[in-house]
Amino acid sequence: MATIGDVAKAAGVSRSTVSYALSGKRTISSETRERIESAIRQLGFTPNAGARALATSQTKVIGLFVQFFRDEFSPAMLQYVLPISDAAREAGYDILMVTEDDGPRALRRITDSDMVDGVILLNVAHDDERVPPLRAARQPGALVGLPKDTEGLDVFDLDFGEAARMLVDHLYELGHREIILISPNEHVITRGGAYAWRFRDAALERAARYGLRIHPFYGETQQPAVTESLNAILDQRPTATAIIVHNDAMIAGLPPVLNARGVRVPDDLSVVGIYSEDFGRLFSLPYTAIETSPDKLGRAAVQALVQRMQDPDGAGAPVVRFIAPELTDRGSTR
Amino acid sequence: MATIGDVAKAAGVSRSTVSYALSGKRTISSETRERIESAIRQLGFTPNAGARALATSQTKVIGLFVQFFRDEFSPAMLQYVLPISDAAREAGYDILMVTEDDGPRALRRITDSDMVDGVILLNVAHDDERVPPLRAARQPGALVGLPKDTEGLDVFDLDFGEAARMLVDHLYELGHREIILISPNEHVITRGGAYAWRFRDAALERAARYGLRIHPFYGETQQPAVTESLNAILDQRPTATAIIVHNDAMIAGLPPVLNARGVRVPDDLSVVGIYSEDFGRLFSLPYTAIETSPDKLGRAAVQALVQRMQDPDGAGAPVVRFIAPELTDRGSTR
DNA sequence: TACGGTAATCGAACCGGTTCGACAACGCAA
DNA sequence: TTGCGTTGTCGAACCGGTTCGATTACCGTA
Repeated sequence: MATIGDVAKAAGVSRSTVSYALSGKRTISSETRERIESAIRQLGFTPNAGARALATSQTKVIGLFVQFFRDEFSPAMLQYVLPISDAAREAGYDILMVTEDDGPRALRRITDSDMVDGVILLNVAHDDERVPPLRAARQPGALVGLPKDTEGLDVFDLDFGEAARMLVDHLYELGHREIILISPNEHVITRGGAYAWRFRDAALERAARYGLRIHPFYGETQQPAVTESLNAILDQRPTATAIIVHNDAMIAGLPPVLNARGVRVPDDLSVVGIYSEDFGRLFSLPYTAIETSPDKLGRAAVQALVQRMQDPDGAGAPVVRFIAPELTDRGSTR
Repeated sequence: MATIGDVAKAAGVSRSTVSYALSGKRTISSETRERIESAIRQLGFTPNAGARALATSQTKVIGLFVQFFRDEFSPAMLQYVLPISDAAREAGYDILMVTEDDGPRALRRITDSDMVDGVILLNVAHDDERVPPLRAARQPGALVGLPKDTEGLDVFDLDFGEAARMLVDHLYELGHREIILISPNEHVITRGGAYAWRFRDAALERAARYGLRIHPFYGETQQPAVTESLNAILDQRPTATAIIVHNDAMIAGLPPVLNARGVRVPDDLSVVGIYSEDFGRLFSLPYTAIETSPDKLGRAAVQALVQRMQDPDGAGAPVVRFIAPELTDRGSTR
């Protein structure tokens, strides 16, 4: 492969001149620039990333740390990864995707060896073990998901509390007075997925305030447990007139269950959920729902991170930003 | 951050000695080694990846090029990505994931700048534009999916022809004489997803050989078109006793359609498909199917690539390997 | 005509590792 | 006592970029 030295020789100039022609950081005469450019084209020169990283202390790579749990629903993750990858590329960064089980170790390995300029953590838990080592790293970090201690990091998440209140309000206003609430799998909560109890607590609190009866359940994540669980819940609360589902697997499994039971939506039961548009399309879900906007969250994280990588000091204090939930009415309530 | 020079100073040795202690490429006395190791621990030294890459011409990173099409079913892709990421890590490599729309450009950018030691292409089309630039790259490449010209590259794919024959045989032996065949979306075929027509042609050929009637259709990829299309197909061929579905979206949409029509499986209709176990679990699909084994394919690609990266000459001629399809009987035929 | 300012370029140092050749110290055999 | 092979370590060069300070040529102005 051609090096900058080869280009310099071919163009009859010094290496530094080629570098300046490339970066534009000093003025270069147009004749020289043309000679250099033609040499570059002829030799097919592309700067070596490692050498550039060494010289500039910049890799132009973002580390994306993804965590997959057996008790969560995996296809949803892709909806965060793709927009992040796209947004990063638009800003001139590539994505080093790390899926290692031992998150903290992987994080240290990558940041200590300076493989990346910044880090995005996906699916952050309340007590996420990756957060302390990220805070200790030289590189800035952005999180998708809310940990208990956000100091020093930009954090982005859906406002799950507000989402829950919107759904309860929606049902209450329609006259419902007895509601089923299905949360994520119990493991998710004990493990610390904060979104689970933020949503749940807010829903319960709001329901209590209105004096309406609400029956909380935990859902399953895999078939056939999902179907069994849904049937058990519906059997146990036959008088409920509405159901709020905050669980991807459970809501994806709901249509056939209701169908088999002869329950019509919304005539017999009002159904609301919280999931992304793409997810709903994937499973043909016809329910009114809060849009979780994984693309917005991912892009916001990239944007904040890029700013901080490019101007570590000028970027201001870290932010915790909750994006506002939006209700998409698909006519599954009345 | 501590450099190798800082470690050398702290241990009272030269930089090269530290390097040799780290790599073990020359003998180092045990006292010196201990001094060095303690210095490393105290200073928290981790070698700089860029500098190491520059010196060794090795990045220990694999470029993973993923292509998403609107007319394909996205969640399936994750099933390839995760095992590849895991296998790479086990072999000491990290994953640079590239999802850029302009695949050929991205490929050149990454390989020319020496950001990776090798490349894996996912979802390779018959006439994939990424293949020529990959062949021209310095780095070795492995493909998942069969292009028309495989020269110089390791290629891994499911034996779709054999898969189709197995399914036709299976149905024929059970006595079926009129079969519906649903292929991927027509766009997939015209765009060049070779697996689509490899499966289709083999199925038609086999059916012809047995003299059984087979009705080929193209499927849809998004609701509500999927449901409409399924209904139209079933309306059009009411006398068919079996159906072969080679289309993720169509088979995921099949259960509710059959249910709504009151068609019982396998009593009224025998159903077979071709999809991965994980995919089937995700959508609770109860059908006898050929397992597509994305994990096996991904891991095989990584393995071959690693070998070729570590011993470019000794790895022998490139291979095209078809993995043997396996039928999982879930009792949806009779 | 001397002088200061600007434009264009060069050379050298540096980033942080790895690796090659040299060399000192030592034990052992001739 | 000389010579040789081993072991352990060092210094220097190198990988391929970027960047700083210096230098030259040229311009307009005093």
